[in-house]
Amino acid sequence: MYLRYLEDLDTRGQQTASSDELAHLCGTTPAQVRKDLSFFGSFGKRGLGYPVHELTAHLREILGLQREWKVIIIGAGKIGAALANYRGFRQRGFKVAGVYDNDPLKVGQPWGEAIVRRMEDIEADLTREDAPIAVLAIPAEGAQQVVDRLVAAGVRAILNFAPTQITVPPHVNLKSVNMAMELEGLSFALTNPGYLDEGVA
Amino acid sequence: MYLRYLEDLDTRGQQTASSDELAHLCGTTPAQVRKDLSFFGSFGKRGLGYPVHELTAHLREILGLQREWKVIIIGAGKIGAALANYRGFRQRGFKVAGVYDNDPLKVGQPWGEAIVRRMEDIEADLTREDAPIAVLAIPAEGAQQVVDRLVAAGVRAILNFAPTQITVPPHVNLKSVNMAMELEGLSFALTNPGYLDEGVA
DNA sequence: GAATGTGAAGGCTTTCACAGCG
DNA sequence: CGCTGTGAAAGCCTTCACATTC
Repeated sequence: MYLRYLEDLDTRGQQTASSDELAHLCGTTPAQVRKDLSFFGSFGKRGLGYPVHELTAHLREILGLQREWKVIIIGAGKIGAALANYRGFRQRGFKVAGVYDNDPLKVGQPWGEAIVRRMEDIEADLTREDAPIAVLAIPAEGAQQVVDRLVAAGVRAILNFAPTQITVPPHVNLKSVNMAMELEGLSFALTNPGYLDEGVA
Repeated sequence: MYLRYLEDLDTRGQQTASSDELAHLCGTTPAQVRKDLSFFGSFGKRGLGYPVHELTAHLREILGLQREWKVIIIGAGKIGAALANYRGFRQRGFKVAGVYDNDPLKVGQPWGEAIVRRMEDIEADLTREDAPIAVLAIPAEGAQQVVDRLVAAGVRAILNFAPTQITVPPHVNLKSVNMAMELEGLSFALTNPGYLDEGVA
């Protein structure tokens, strides 16, 4: 999050930014900003603030964004397309190395710069050119099964959009995004005003 | 999350579920399950577990899912389409009441059961038929401006997919999902093994 | 004077452990 | 006997406040 706003400031040519300024941009508190950044080092100058350009570079390195990450997308549907369309995706070094689908109608079709491939090809493709990150954009049914295959094939990180609980071994990183659950959270907040903090977020 | 798995169990005809079982399904701990549920009441029976069907109904009520929620989607792109396509979306009582876009090429085109409308129509449409939930699926530029208009028009909850920080007044509920940031989190985890817990999630 | 870096305090969440009930 | 509900303990994260540095 800090990186996003620091990049903006850097583009605009701003030299330094205080924890106060960053906090306002990110919707946090100055103390939080300082604690967060201090976890990785002492980047600021007392009396001045943080050097924007330098800190940007530091954060990019910490996040591992200097290199290019190859990403395979499982499920040639709308979610995968949304990700691939998103400028920031490629801009930040994520490159779609392949798209896979079970639907024979979709297999072979062009999809951005790639061509949709058969689900069965995953294993073979991954031995040839390994893609450590996979985006799972398929229905809940069978998602775990696909994940098991991905893990066996050497995938080390998975971004899951399937609305179901996924289990992976300890060496694999998993993040899940569940859009329906987000909406249900809003339904709850609207139904029970006062239970939750409202406001800036 | 509990609701999702309880519904599954209910469909399969299971009568009761222990906190142990729910914890395994959801990837939590039994104590967590009990604390969470106890916040809303005493739904379980000691020695037996929780009555699946009854608890399902309770949770639906707590979440405010008995009624139908009208949702407007801002931005007739891939993300909105992915949401509208998703079965669970409608199944859980969320109904797309309108889709809006700035692009003249998209305005007037059919979009699911709706027709894409002009962004300028939002205010007029909302006075006629108010939609308390809005999904923001547009680029970061101008997102805050659109949000301000939505809020002024009476929208009370916003699900934001624009990759930028949004501010709303205290009476409006906001949730943000940032796909690029999720991937960057995976990049971090792959780059710095050991900083984060890995494994089941 | 201005703003960071950081121990200490405070607050929140999770886990423990067990009494109590079916 | 099995499993919930829940105070108490432990752990984690945020906020405070101030010495420190530029």
